[in-house]
Amino acid sequence: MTTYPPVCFCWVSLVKTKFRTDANKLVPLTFADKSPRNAPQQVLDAAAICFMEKGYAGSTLDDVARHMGATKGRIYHYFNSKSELMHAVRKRAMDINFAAIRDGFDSNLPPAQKFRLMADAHALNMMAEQPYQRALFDSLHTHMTRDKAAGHDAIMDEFIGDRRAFEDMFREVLEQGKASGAFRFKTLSIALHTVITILNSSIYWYSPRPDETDKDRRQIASELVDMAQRALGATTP
Amino acid sequence: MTTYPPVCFCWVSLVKTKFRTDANKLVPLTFADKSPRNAPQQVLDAAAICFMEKGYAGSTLDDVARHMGATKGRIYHYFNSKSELMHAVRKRAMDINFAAIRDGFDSNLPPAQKFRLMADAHALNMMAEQPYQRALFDSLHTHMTRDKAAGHDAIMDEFIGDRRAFEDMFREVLEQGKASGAFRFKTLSIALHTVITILNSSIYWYSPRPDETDKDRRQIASELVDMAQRALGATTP
Amino acid sequence: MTTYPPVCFCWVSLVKTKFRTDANKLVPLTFADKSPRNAPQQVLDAAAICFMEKGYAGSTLDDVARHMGATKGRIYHYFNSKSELMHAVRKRAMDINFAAIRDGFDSNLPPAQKFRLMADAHALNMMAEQPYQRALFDSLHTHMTRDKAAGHDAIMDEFIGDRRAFEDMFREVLEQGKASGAFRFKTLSIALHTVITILNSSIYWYSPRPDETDKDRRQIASELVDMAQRALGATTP
Amino acid sequence: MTTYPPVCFCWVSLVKTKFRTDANKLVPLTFADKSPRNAPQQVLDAAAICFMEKGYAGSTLDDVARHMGATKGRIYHYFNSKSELMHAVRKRAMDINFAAIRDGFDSNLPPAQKFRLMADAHALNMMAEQPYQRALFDSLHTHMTRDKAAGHDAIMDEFIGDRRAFEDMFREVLEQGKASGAFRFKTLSIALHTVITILNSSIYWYSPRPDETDKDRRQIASELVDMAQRALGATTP
DNA sequence: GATGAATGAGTGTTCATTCAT
DNA sequence: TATGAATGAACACTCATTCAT
Repeated sequence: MTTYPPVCFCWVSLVKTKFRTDANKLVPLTFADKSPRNAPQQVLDAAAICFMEKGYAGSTLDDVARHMGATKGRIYHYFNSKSELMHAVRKRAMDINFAAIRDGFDSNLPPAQKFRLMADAHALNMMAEQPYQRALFDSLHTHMTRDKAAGHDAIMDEFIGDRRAFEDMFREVLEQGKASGAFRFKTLSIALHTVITILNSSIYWYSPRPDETDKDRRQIASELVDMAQRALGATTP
Repeated sequence: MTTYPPVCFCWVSLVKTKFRTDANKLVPLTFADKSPRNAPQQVLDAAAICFMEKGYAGSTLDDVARHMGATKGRIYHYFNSKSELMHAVRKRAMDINFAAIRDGFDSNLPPAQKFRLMADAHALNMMAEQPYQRALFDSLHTHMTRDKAAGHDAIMDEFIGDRRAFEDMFREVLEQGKASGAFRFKTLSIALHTVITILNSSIYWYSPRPDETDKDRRQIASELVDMAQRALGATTP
Repeated sequence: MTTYPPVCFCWVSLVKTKFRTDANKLVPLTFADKSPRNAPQQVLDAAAICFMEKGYAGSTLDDVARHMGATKGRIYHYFNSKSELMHAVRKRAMDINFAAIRDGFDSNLPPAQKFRLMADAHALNMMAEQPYQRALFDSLHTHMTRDKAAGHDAIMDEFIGDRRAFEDMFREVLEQGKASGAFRFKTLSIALHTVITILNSSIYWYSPRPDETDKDRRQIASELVDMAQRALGATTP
Repeated sequence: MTTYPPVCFCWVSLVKTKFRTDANKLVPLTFADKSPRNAPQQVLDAAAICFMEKGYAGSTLDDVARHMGATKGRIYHYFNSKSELMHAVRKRAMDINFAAIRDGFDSNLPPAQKFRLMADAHALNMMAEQPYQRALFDSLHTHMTRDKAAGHDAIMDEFIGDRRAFEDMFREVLEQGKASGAFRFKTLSIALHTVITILNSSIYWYSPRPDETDKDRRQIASELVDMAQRALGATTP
């Protein structure tokens, strides 16, 4: 029998992670590479965590700065505004997402196996980069209306285009799988979103633990992929 | 062949609903029952829509008031604070959720059929009450730290307990189904969250259309429930 | 013999007026009409004085608020931003300026007398509305580059157009005067600006005194107009 | 007939000079003498231009640095603070002003001719050193209250004394001219300020042109001096 | 001599909340 | 009941200044 310690029983329960901001006493993030060259990365990491925890609107730049053990000035030295910081977080999340499924997508395997590779990589990625993914997801579903900076819409459009491109990689595999008889779902768009939703789901309940191993994560990912495949009506599980 | 117009191709794309706030010119919500008795309900509806669109922290009480074609005074007449308003929205969403699956849960059907009834009702409910459900979901995953009102934690705890109770209704059915051989999933908690996630998923991509019928929604729900059942490894689809 | 007490001997000396902001202890402006209807006017008056004293960039909205014995909120209740407040001050100054010379300009007198009427009214106006005129003048010669609000340039263009229209009223009289032989200046544009400069000059050295009478101001104005007329080479002084 | 291209028709219009800061793309000042010995002078020149364009409070040290094609470090290498930089600009402007009228004042000519010499030199000086003069003028009429550096008031007092001394040189000539019958003005202080205002006026509307010659400037100056003399009621023009 | 990084005090702006009417 | 005015705390953002290199 397998146990899954890292699963917290929540669709609901507030996620309590080691990242949690406790307004006053806080252990700043620590980085192996503290060189200035790495500074913008540190800012992004801190921002991603804050945005995950409180959302974009609910996060203060002071919160982010406190996460770094620094002051707002450091943030503004690298990013011109809060929204630009958000864009950078979003961009990095997207880049990571593409990179994760690239290899699987480029493989010459039949649709079912190709899907498994991509889905597994994506599911693992969601856990490995939870803060960035939460921030990304949040920003996708929220209008940030106060953001009137010139070019904001253009940036969002480009970003939505990227998103679409990402989905299309899965869409293509699903179509091929249906054509080859490997999958038996009904409506493509619904199946697509359902599958991605399953693979994404851990960002809302996964919580890393001190004693956790890579194997634990792999097992969770594997189980999610199993369910996704079954949901698609995969003929050979 | 069936077509599903209301599905928008997004995990990603910003949801464009008829509710969208357009900062300046805005068609206030209209209610059949404009009696004072109904007033608090109007406030809740407007709040739910705003919270859905911009999140709790991103919404202004002026936004909410504007949605009603009124000013903040009306809100404060019925709710003592912004967070109390959020609590009320949350509570209503929870009440609706319980009511929706009640009948299915109380039926004496075998687990698979019982699940189908509950799941279908829940999936339809997500579409019917999208603003409330989005607001609920959002508040579940976001710390609202600035909310220092006394008793806030107690309220949240009670609310989290409710949430757990809701999940437990599905959990029970899943356990019974596994015991009876109707379902063949691996880890209960993961299967539970995955299934709920599937049923919830439409809140992020569903967008009602002018010419949409109830039948359209029922078909979407049905397809989602199909996938959920398959994901559970249902033996008799 | 006439004495001119209100004249302070400065091109240079910092103007010390009863308006001076003394950061901490300050007598707020008092208004005969304290009705809310008059509130925006009070804000404008306070702003004009602050802008006169410290310039636009050097004035804090807290300064302005302190002048009113209020807080920034009051300002933002009536004006959306600091720059919009400045625009309002500017507009009011311009309106006053036009109103002041209107009657003289519309009269059917010969150029020299018409000029005298207009110039006298303008010179008196400069003293009566010193804060507004200083704020106006300052804003004319300073780029407020940080002001990126949409439409800023359009507003400034309109305003510059108004300014031009104001000058043109004097320009017309000067041209007519030259044609009729009443004036004997050389270059129109230089004469025009010189004359307006003379009439404006008091905004930088005039300082009202407690015991001052209208007659005092009229004498100053009269003397300035005399010099302006002579500068124009008026044939009949 | 003479034309005066460099005159722009403004009491009002925003001055558009070759100096204008265009936030991003900017041609830094160029100096014939780029030796370190000349460095402080470059800083002063850049500062004068910025202060002219945006005022002291509205100018950033980054603006000044950008004008030099350098960073703030260079400024701080030569000046201890922003206000010290302003003082230096002011001082240089004053020194130039004294130097300009010195010869005329020391001459042994009768009052009218002596005035003409001084006035002409001053008027030319205003055009030649427009940025310094604008910065000076601005600082004379603006309280820079945030400037709490110790000794600030002492410095300003000394500076105001200098200003007074400068005015007194003209005052003396005017008095002598009135006594001798060469001038026929009414009140000394008003005449004095009016005349200086006339001579200064070009700093707000003069704008150098590429094809401009020294002769052009001399004509403008001459015309201004003519008007000043007539304003004084000079008996022999 | 000069730079880039970082800071902290301040400044414009927002917004939940109160209150007189 | 509902509104408009007003407040104050908090927040995004700026900028003079310092400092290690």
